[in-house]
Amino acid sequence: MDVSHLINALNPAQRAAVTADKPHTLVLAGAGSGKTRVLVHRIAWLLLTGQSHPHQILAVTFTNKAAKEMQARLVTLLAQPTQGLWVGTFHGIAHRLLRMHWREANLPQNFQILDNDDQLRALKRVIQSLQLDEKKWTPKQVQSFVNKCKDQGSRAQNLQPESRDMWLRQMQSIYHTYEEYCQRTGVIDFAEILLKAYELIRDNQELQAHYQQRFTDILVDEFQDTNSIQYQWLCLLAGKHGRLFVVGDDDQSIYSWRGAQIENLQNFPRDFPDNQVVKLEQNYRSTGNILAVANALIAHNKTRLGKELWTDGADGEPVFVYKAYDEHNEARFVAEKIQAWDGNLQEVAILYRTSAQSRVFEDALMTRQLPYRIYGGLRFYERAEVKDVLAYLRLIIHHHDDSAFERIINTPARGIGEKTVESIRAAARAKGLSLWQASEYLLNSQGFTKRSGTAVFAFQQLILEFAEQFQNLALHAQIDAIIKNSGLCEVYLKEGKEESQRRFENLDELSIAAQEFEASAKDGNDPVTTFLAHAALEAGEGQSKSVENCVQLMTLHLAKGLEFNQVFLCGLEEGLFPHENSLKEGSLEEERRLCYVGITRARQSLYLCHSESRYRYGQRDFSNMSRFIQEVPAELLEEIRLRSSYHNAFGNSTIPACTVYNVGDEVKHQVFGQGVVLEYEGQGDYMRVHVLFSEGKRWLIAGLAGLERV
DNA sequence: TCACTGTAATTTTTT
DNA sequence: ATTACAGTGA
Repeated sequence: MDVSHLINALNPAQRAAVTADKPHTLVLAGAGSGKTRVLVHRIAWLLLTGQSHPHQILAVTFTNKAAKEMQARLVTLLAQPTQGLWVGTFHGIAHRLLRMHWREANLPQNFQILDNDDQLRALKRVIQSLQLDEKKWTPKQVQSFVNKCKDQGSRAQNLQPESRDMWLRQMQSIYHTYEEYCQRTGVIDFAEILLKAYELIRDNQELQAHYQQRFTDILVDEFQDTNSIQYQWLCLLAGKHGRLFVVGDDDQSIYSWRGAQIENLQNFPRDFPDNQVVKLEQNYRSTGNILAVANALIAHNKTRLGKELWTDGADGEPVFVYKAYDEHNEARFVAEKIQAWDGNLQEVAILYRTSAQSRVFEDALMTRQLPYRIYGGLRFYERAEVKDVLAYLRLIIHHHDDSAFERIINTPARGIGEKTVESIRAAARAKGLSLWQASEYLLNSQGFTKRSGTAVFAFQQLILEFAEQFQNLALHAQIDAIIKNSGLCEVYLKEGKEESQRRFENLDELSIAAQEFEASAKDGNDPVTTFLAHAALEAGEGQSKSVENCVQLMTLHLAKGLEFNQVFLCGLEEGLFPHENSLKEGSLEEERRLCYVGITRARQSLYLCHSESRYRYGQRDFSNMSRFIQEVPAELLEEIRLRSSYHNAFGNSTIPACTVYNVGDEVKHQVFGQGVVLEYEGQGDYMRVHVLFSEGKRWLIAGLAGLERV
């Protein structure tokens, strides 16, 4: 078949990647170099040249968004639906395998997924059941331990602590008890999805042979983000004869803190001998000036495979650096630039290192009536009220789901206090029962006080009635019934707070989401289970209604994969970015990559902002310009200077700058009164002066804060 | 069960 | 400064 139309649209490097004929291909795809395009064209090429059938191809991504985009672009390119072709996230594909082969994976058919929050609660219970001190064995710490183990493929029984290593031995025992808890109550957490799917293929020879034979081509996006278990799972699925086509960028690896191993990419050529490496360095996104800055910065990293972006396009406007004197000034500068921006607001992004920085930008944009949207925060299916309703659904279909039981036994409050719940837990522990069974047992053996017995009985009746009533009810009708009859809705209506109103609306939205889910549901799987899995694996968007055409605010991590015409990279200060914690942990190179990611988001216009001071932890903090700005040759940057006099925080008086203050100088401040200079830093416009006033010491910025020499 | 109080921590986040 | 959370007392 003639595939020239497919190939001709590509540049030489892209073409080499798409038509690579070695069994294993590594595509080093720089930012904005057409990585998704290459993946999609590769699949199309495999199909159109007859090398593969759709059902022989597996394409894996990290996020649902990336998976959806790939799927959509594939359909467009092929001009037909892609039946039998598997495109999905690691978790999505692994979950699919586990649902198909639940028996072989030793899972109950209706197993449920624990999200991070559920997992944390479960671990907390486990720690308590082992009678451990929660201060010493904090659930958070245990959670990260367990997930790290699972990411590396270790079960509790595989750990081999030295006999003296009490810490590890204790962790092992918690991990082990948690494994039993999950097994007993039929739930799996996110890391477990991957681990179980890996073990399934590893230990079941029949399935292994089947899938190795089936998937002749495996394609992986964002390969630099794979962790150990994902890597092993890929190797296993590919087997001896499967072709691996992986795309990634070592310079954009920013998730090592959640287990990503950049080494997987760096070692690929060594691990898969018969391979081909293709570099995509031509950038179709940014101006020459922006790329020059990006290249100069990332060149400071030692451990990289090496790559330099270039463009056919124009140099564009210079990359600007703005020095603010505090975070409000930084925000004001950004907001004013955005006001003057001639274009769509959704093409403008404000990027920062920590979410706490967003507040000030919000204020500045709001006062100027510029619409904005902040990304991040709680997503729809993670909201407490939504999870409460889902927990009802879970408990109704599977009474032994202790996580769900704990969550709703007293939600809404029905007079079952901590003491009663603890007695149920104790009975469950003693008899090896689920909380549901333990409640029944205590009811039968008069184990409750009269009052709590009545309450627990009523709760069980409620769940049983739901179960009865739901036999032939559609999913959304079940959800409506839970909202109405569980008492959840009344509580919110009664409270009458603004918060409760929002929660109430979210429950309404849940019902609508369920209806939509049913309408688009495929195959004959149980809709309730499928919906619950959907809720866990695709937590949805943060905000229900997206405002049209608004400025985009997000952390640098969230910005990966996106692009904007105008980008403000803010808070470029030592200690904030690079973050002080990363300096301690020795992950400076990853911080630099994060900065590189931020820079390469910009198409036309890029501002690097930093502030001389900002409030951090309730204190005004002074810090130096980030080394990331200093690492870029000055000739690539253009500094935007403040006028030498301007309005200050205390009014509209114009203050002369460039006064020099010395230790011991008597000074006067328009608010704090008379004082003496204790020490100072810097010179000229931005001199920081530490002054002793009668009411205490204060750091001020000379010339800006209403300070005068007496 | 709720309200108050003291203490400690406070990067990044998908599935 | 802000917040979250455990502990205490009514």
